[in-house]
Order: sequence, then C-alpha cells, then structure tokens
Amino acid sequence: MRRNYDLDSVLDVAAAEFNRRGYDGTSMGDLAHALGISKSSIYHHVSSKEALLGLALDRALTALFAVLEETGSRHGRARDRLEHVLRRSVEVLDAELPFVTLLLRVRGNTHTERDALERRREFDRRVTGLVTRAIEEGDLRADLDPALVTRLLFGTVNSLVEWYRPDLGAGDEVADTLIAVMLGGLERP
Amino acid sequence: MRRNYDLDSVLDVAAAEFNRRGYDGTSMGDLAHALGISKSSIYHHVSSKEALLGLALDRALTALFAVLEETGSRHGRARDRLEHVLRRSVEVLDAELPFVTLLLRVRGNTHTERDALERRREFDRRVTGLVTRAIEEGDLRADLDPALVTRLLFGTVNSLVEWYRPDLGAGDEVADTLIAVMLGGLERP
DNA sequence: GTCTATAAATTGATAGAC
DNA sequence: GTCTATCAATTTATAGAC
Repeated sequence: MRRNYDLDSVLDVAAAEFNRRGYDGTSMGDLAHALGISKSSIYHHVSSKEALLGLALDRALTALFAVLEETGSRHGRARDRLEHVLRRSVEVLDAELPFVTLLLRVRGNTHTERDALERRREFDRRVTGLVTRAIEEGDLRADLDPALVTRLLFGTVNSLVEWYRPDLGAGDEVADTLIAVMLGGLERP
Repeated sequence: MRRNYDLDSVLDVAAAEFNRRGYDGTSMGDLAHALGISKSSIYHHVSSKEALLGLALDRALTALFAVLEETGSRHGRARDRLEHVLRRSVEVLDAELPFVTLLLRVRGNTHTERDALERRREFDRRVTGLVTRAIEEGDLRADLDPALVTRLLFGTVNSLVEWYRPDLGAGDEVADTLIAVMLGGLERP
C-alpha cells in the first residue's frame, strides 16, 4: 500500500479489485482498504464508484478499437487482416488485462455499462465484416455462418482472461496456438 | 409473476435474476420483486442468498460431470470421446443455460463459490487427460500443449453463454460449427 | 406458503479540518 | 492528497401473524 496516489494509480488498484470480487461485490470500503487510504479520499480522485468503472472500461475499449484502426487502412487479404486482429487482440489483452477483463464481465446494469456493451457490439460488427470478406475472397470455408464464426473466434480470445496471467510470459505461444487451431480449422479443407 | 412456489421454481427465477445483474448486484429485494412475493417469503424456501447460489451451482456441476461419466467407461479412441464431451457439453449448456452461466461467472468470494471453482478445475483436469491421450494415439497434432488446447477448447464452449439463447433452436448448428472448426484445427495437418 | 414489521449491518457518498 | 465523522439509503435476515 502506498500513499499520494494520482488518478491512474487509483484506477490500477480499482480495476484489480473489481476483478477480484466483481464490481458489485467490491465496496468503496474494500477499495479504500486495498489502496491503504480512507474511503473519502477516493472521492478526491473520482466522483463516484461508477465513474471509476467508466474510466476502466474506456481504457479497454480504446485499446481494442486501436487494433481495428491499424488494419482498417490496410489493403491486404481479409484473411490476413483477420489474423492480425486476432494476434493484436491477444496482445492488447496481455497489455491491458485488468481493464479488458472488466470489460468482458460488464452486465449492463447501469448507463455506463450499457454504453460499454454497445461499443463492444460495434467491435464485433466490424470483425464480422472481415470474416465475411475473407469467405468471399475464398480463403475461409464458405459453409459456416460469418457471425457465428466471429462469435466463436472472439469467444476463444476473450476466454483467455479467465486463466491467462501476463507475468508467465507465454503470450506468444498462446497467440500462436490460438491462431493455428482456429484459422487452421477455418481454412478451406 | 406466479404464486405458490416450490424450491425448484424459486431457483429458476433466482438463477435468471443472478445472471441478469450478477449475483452481488442482485438483492433479495430484487429477487422478491421478480418472484412477485415478499423478501421474507424467500427464506421459507432457502436459508440464505448464498445457499440459493450453492444450489444453482451444484445443478450445473452435476450435469457437466454426468457428461464425463458417460464417456469415462467407453473404450473408443480418445479423439472420439473428446468430440462426444464437446458436443454433450454444448447440449448441457443449452439445457441448463442459466445454471451453467452462473457457474462460469463465479469469482471465489465465498466458500460456496470456491467449492464450485474447485469442482470446475477437476472437470478441466479430466478433459486435459483426454486431450493428452488423443495426442498420444496420434489423432491430434502433437506440437501443441494439451493443457493450453483444453483451455482454448472449453474457453470456446463456455463463451457460448455470452450470446447463445436456447429458444432460437440453433443449438445443433453451433455444436457442429464449433466441433468442425476446433477439431479441424487440431487434427494432424 | 405468504405476509408486515423491523432489526442489525453495510453501503455509497458528503462535510469540513489538516 | 488525505483524514475523521457522519448521513441516508439499502442490505441480509429474523419474528411472528394469517
């Protein structure tokens, strides 16, 4: 426990704590305890518990959309852009794990949460577009539904937050295996 | 909202509500409102909010372990038993969606939750054994880590709870696509 | 099997001093 | 940037009548 926090360091601790017990399961008292400061001191940095959640979710979403922007302008095959999105998404998950984890657990209870869910859906739509194009270009098997494939793909990627821990340093093997299995299974037989 | 509940019907509503707002985000007041009865009436059926969660988690775990028992005695190839476990797990997810969803969101805050997490880990260990044997029998590519493969496999299966809704009746297509992609990607090139 | 009433504790948040 | 003190609301759970 340290002292003299700024907003960013408070956010780091809060995200970790929210993930440990769930957002609703974490009280401002729990947060204060984890920070080593009093409850009321938290309100110097942020106006409410919900605002804290909002900042954390925004950080995850910003990082994920940055991945799409990278590939959006590229003019290669859709299949290769899809592979790039998959690999970079695993990297974002590795780099921003607490924030992405939080994002994936949001249920839509409040306006803040529903806002984040809508941005996630937009991300899905754009990846589905990529899968559709890869099928049209003949690189992926055409007998599967693009929306279903996208859900399975990102279901697999997102499931990493349930067990992956960055400090083990095995991020590359995970991305390699995931891409080998999933894209291997999606390529035309 | 109906009246004259028994334990099972209370459990159905509770599981649905826990999934809607998260276990911690759901108060006994919310539950009472969803049931159309008073808060205190719930305590006639169950001794505490946590006991309600325990019953729901047990139902999911019982159904999942039943799948393993089905295949445990079979003497076919491990690859085929693995495919069977995958397909039946999707079916369990379809049949017991609210309970399995709840199970997959448990964080380990209480003894009840930690107990459920330990039983989940046991399930994982037994599936990992199946993957290992399938590799030894030469049916799956040998360059991948069995534990990692198991996590990706069930990460994909479990991610279904995030979007799959039984009433759409597309359960078979989901299982077929999932198995085609995942096992297709795992078979030796 | 359900109710009203209420207890006892915890919650998110504010006031105002240092 | 942090503190103590406090509030109003909400929470889980119980008592006891119908």
